[in-house]
Amino acid sequence: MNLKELSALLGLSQTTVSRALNDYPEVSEATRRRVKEAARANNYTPNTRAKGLATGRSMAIGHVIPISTRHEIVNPIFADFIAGAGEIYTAGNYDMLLSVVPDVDEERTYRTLAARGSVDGVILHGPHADDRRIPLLRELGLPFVVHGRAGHEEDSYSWVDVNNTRAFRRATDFLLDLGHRRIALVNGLESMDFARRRRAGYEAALKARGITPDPALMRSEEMTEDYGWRAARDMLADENPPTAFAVSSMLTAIGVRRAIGDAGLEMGRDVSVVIHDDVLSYLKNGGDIPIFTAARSSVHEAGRLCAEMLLRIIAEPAPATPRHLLLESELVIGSSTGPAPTG
Amino acid sequence: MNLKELSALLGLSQTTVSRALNDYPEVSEATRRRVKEAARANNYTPNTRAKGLATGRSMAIGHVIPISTRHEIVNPIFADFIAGAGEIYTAGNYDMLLSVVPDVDEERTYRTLAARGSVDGVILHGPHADDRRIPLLRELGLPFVVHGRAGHEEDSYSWVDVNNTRAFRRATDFLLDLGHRRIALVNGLESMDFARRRRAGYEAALKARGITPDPALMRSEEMTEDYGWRAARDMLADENPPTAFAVSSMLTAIGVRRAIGDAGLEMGRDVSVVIHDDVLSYLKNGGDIPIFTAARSSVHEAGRLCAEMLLRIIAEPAPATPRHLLLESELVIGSSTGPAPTG
DNA sequence: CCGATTATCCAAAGCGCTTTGGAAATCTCC
DNA sequence: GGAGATTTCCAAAGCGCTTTGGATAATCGG
Repeated sequence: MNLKELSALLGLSQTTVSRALNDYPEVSEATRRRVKEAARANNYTPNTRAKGLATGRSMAIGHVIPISTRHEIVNPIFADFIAGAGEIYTAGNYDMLLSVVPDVDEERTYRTLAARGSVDGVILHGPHADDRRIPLLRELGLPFVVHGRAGHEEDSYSWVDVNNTRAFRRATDFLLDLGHRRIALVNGLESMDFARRRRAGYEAALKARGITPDPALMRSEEMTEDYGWRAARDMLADENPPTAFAVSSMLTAIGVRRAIGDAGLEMGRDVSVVIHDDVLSYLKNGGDIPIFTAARSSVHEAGRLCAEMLLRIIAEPAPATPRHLLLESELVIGSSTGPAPTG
Repeated sequence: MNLKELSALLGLSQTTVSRALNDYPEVSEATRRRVKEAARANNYTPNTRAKGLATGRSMAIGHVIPISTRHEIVNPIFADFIAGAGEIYTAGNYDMLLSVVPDVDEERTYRTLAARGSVDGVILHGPHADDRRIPLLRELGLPFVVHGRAGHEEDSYSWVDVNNTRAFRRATDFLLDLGHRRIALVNGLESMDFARRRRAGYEAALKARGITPDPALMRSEEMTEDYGWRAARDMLADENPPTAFAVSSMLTAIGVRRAIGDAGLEMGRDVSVVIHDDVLSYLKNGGDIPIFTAARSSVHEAGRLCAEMLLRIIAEPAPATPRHLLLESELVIGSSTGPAPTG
């Protein structure tokens, strides 16, 4: 069923039917009701492509998911982020277009997306410290929101980010307050902006207590379980092992916990662990009592907020000033932390 | 830059330019080269919507991701599956359209997808034992491939599935060979087809050795870490605890391991664990030596295969006979299994 | 060198929708 | 009752592409 058929059926012109359906005022209430009723009855929905062609809008938002060619890893937070964003798109009658591309092809993907006009805007994932995609998107004139920030010129584009620096500052402070002095940082890839900020928070906390950060206690890698295990195993085997770990993701922390167990130690008693918890739906941080003491910030919620911000930007008539949203994480105390062992 | 502008620039008609770009034979090689060169130089890419409108195809594949309203969970295998499928779509010049919807709205979503003509086909995720979406899609005339199977009429639609029954039959046999007699099943939701098959394999193995499956040793839930922990904790606290667990996912098994540790036991010595491993990119089963003994089958690969099958079906002129692909998982021996403790 | 192929290109219609610029019908008010 | 305002509807153009049905130019056999 298309517009032509529907209007023939109703004995009205396509114009009137279209206007009735799109709530234009030039049509009487009686006609509008009759048209809408017929549309529902005949299961009529306007063809997306035709509508898009006529309006010049695609009613779709693009997400480009880069596959790291070196690591072949899909970021596990991705599913929950998408779920959050997807809710907003569905509510706003937008589609979500996903492109899974090797990270080296990303630039080309954005160019094609813009040239084809297949999306009205994009969400930028996983910004690097100085991300080339940001100037590219600006050049392409494609509205976008960054999930996270790049190091420079934060004011010149729109973003939604967690206060990573403060989160790790607080987490580290918490460990310091418990008497820990040798605190390890099991960080994400420090080519990523969020990881740099977390390290900055970690180092600031140490320095504020007169402790010089020890490079032997810092790791930076893609945040897998295996990485957490290796990092913790190696550091614990050291002659001067850490008594606490600040870990960038729950998954990595599960590996850290495994290494602690393998070393015959007990988490929360012999070794403390604080983590950043993205509140992934399939990886809840325990039930009533959290397993891990954590700086908690929902990535699902971040997805919603990014999507909302982007749709708002697209709806604006003129390209207005960039929007920013800095989310604060919440520190929850679990059973993975305790006073530093004495002696 | 659009077709009109490009052809004006070249002094050719739109027809010729279009034909040159789409490799029609009615245009000379010299002209074709000239046109393609100009297209590249001017960064011309045909508008998706216009092309779709003219050809009647959308060059997009839909994935409907249901959010369980009861559990609010996104299946963690999803990211890797999508990544696999996405590779194929990108290579075949298809887009991927994602709809994240509450499971109760799924039917409506498929109807709209079909009415709007926004996709040329869909992948059906997580089929239930008797899935209503399959007849719906057939009714809508939308080409589709099921990732998994529904209980009935397997021959009447196309699917890609793992041999779940055999996988759990073998895994359970492996435990039985090690002398285990009280083997627990920590299964996924048994409203899902895959979970039913896994249970069938598990029970068949037990029965073949004259063991009656004990309902007290069987659990069925959404496969989270927390669930694994609760299930194992409860069963281990029983007066007649299991000596081994067959677990439906790695994430759940991580919870099982946690419970084993909490109970003061050691995995692989006191309690054995076999799992189904989907080879998620961010959740590798250890390095050289697998942590868990596992029936392994890559969901990333399954994504690729589903996508390939669907594109092939779409490319077919007439709706041909359904295609099927039954993948066998590989049993890998890790350090989570050992002989049943005696006495 | 001429009619018949063949190679090369083009004008225009059409995909399903929105939207501009009226026209016809109804209403308003003196 | 009729000029003007208002309501209600419509024909047709246009969005950017593909494709049908020619037209024109180049090539060929005899």
